[in-house]
Amino acid sequence: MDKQNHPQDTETRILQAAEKEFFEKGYAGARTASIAEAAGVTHAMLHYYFRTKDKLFERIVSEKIDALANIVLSAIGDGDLPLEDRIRQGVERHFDFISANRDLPRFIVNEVFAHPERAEMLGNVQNIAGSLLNNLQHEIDEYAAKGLCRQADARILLIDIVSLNVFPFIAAPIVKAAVGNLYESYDAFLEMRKKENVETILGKLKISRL
Amino acid sequence: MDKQNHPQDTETRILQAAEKEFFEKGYAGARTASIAEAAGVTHAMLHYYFRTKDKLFERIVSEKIDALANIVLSAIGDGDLPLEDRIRQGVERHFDFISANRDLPRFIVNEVFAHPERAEMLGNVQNIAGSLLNNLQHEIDEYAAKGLCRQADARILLIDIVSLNVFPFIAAPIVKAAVGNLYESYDAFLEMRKKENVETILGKLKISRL
DNA sequence: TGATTGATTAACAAAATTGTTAGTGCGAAT
DNA sequence: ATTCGCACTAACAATTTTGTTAATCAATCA
Repeated sequence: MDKQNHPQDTETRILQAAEKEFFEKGYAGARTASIAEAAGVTHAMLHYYFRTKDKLFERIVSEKIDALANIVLSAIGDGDLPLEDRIRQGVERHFDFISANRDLPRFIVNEVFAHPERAEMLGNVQNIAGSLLNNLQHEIDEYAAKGLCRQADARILLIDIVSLNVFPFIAAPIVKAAVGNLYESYDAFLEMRKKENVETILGKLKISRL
Repeated sequence: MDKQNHPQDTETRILQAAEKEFFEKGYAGARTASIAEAAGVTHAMLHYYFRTKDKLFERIVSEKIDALANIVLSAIGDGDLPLEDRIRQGVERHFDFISANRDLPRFIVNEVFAHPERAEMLGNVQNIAGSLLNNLQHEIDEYAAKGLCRQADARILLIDIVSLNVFPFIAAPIVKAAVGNLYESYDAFLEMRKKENVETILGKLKISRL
C-alpha cells in the first residue's frame, strides 16, 4: 500500500538487524552497510535514525544489560521453596535464559574486554546478584547448621553455575563438533546438559550419605 | 651497531605484536598499522613478510592450534597413576595451560564463530582428545565395576572440566569485578578456583560414603 | 491548496585501512 | 670492486567503511 512512513517499523528493523550483526560479528566486525541491507533499508537511514555506528551500538548494549538484570532477578525464584528446589529452579532459569539469548554471553564478554569500563555498567546487575547471594548464603548456613547440607560459599556456587551453564553456548560450534552425533540434535544435548548441571550443583551441596 | 639486517628479529617481533593484537581485538578489530607500530617497524614490513593481514592471521592461528594439541596430549598424564591422581593432574594441567594463555579461549571461540569451517581445524585436536577419552572411560568403567567410584560418562566429565576451568579466564574482567576485594589478588582467586574445580570434578565421581 | 514536516534515497565526501611500488643501503658472494 | 639480493623506507594507490547532503516524496494540517 503506502510506500513509506513506517518510521517505527524501519527503526525497529534496523535495531533487530543491528543486534544480530553486532552479536554475530562484534562491534569491529559489524558493517553498517550489512545492517542496513539486512534491515532492508538504505544505509543512510541507519545514520538518520542513530547518527553513528557507535550510538547504535550503545543502544543495543544498554538494552541487553537491562535484559541481564532481569534474569538475575528472576533467579531469586519463588518465595519459600526448600533450598534444593530453589537452586534447581535458579539453575534452570539461568540456563533457559541463556538458551533464549545464545549470543549474549559471548557478546558481553567481548565487549567488556574491549571496554573494561563497561564492567561498571554491570554494577547494577551485580548489586542485585549481591543480595541474591546474601539470601542464598543465609539459607545454606541454616541448612548446614541442621546438618541438612554441606557448608558452602554461595559465591563459589554461583561461579560454578554460570561456568557450567554458559560454556555450551559460548563455545557452541566447538562443543557441537565435539559431541558430534552422540545426540540426535544439539538441543537434545543441551537438554541433557541442563539436567546434568543441576545435579552437579546439588551434588556439591549434598551431604554424603550411606 | 648495524642499522638493519635483523630479519629474524623483525619477523618474530611482528609475530609477537600480531599475536597480542589479534588476541586482544580479534581479527576484525586488529589493525595492521597498530601491529607494525607495536613491533616497532613500518607497516610495509608487515606486508613484506606476510603479504596480507589474512596470511599473518592464519600463521598465528595455526601456531596456536598446535599449542592446543599439546596441552591435550599432556593432559593424558603420567602413565599409571591411580584414577584420582590422573584426573587431578589433568584438571590442573589444563587449568595451568589456560592460565599461561589467558586470551586463547576467547580467541578460539570468537574465531571459530567467525569462521565455523575452522572447527574442522580443531579436528586434529579432537582426535587426540578422543583417544584420551577412551582411556579415561575404560578406567572409570573398571573403577566403577569394583565399586571404587561412581559410573560416569567421560565426555560429560570433560565438558565439566573445560567449562569450569575456562570461565574465570574467558570472563575475567566480569568475574574480577564480581569477586572484587574478596581475594588479595585475582591470581589468588584463580589458585582457589583451580583447587575447587579439582574437587568438584572428583566429587562427581566419588561414591557417597558414610 | 499549498506549506510544512518527517522519512527516504542516491550520490557524494571523508576517513580509515589495507596493500603496492619504486627506490635506497648494506652486506655477501664471485 | 661490482654485482646481487635482501631488508627496509617513504610515499602512494586502492579499497572499504563510515558519515553527510541536497533533493524527493508522501502525508498532514492550516
